[in-house]
Amino acid sequence: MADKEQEKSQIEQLDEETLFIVSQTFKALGDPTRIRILHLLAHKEHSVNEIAENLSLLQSTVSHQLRFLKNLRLVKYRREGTTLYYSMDDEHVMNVLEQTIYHAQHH
Amino acid sequence: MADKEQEKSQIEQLDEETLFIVSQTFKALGDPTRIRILHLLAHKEHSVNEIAENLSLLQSTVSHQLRFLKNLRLVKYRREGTTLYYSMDDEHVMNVLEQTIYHAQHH
DNA sequence: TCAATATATGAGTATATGTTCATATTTGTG
DNA sequence: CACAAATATGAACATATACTCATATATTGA
Repeated sequence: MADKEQEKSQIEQLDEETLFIVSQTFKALGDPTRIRILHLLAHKEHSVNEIAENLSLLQSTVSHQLRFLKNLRLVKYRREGTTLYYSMDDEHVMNVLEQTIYHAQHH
Repeated sequence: MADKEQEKSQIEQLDEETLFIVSQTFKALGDPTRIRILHLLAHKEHSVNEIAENLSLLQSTVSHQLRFLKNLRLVKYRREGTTLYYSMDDEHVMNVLEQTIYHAQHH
């Protein structure tokens, strides 16, 4: 049937937008530095300097990666004086990440 | 306490191997071509040529990407004459992918 | 307003990645 | 064994990515 054909093609064929969103999301999780940052933020918020010190990264590196993650709305921040506290902003993605970390650690 | 410190650091700090596995896995899912291939294989096995035709890709491109996915054990194949039928080989990763596609499509 | 602190940004560089083209390899068949 | 069909492979190229350095911006307090 025509309906069945159409339904099937909607399931199998991915539209450009979906493809873009999904690939961008996984690209964000595909870099060790960003994984470490997100994993750190999984527990609680941290300032940029805290993240840099905790992970032994340059402040600039952290800031660049946070901008990347912020553009994808995976993190957000709140200001306190000159300090910006970053925290996670996408529960689904964080679940996927933590789930995959767990999976990798348990062989 | 020392135990608590150690426990905490084990949770927060990711060892090199875990970091490598997780980032490799997400890198695999971070490319539109590989997403399309895996999504096609989510339903049923396909030969290399079938994949190429179905997705309008060069045979060489598909073959290169399948090698990539095979190295990470995300796909496997069975032979039938000169034809190789590829199928998925990692349920966890396929779940993560399909789940994220669904999430992206439902805005 | 000046100095100090925290963070952001842009340019430059080195490396990684994905695709294409040409060709090699493998398997089955007459 | 020669040929065809299916797939794999390597080199070359263009682009994307991540990091570093230097510097800019923003906020606070004296």
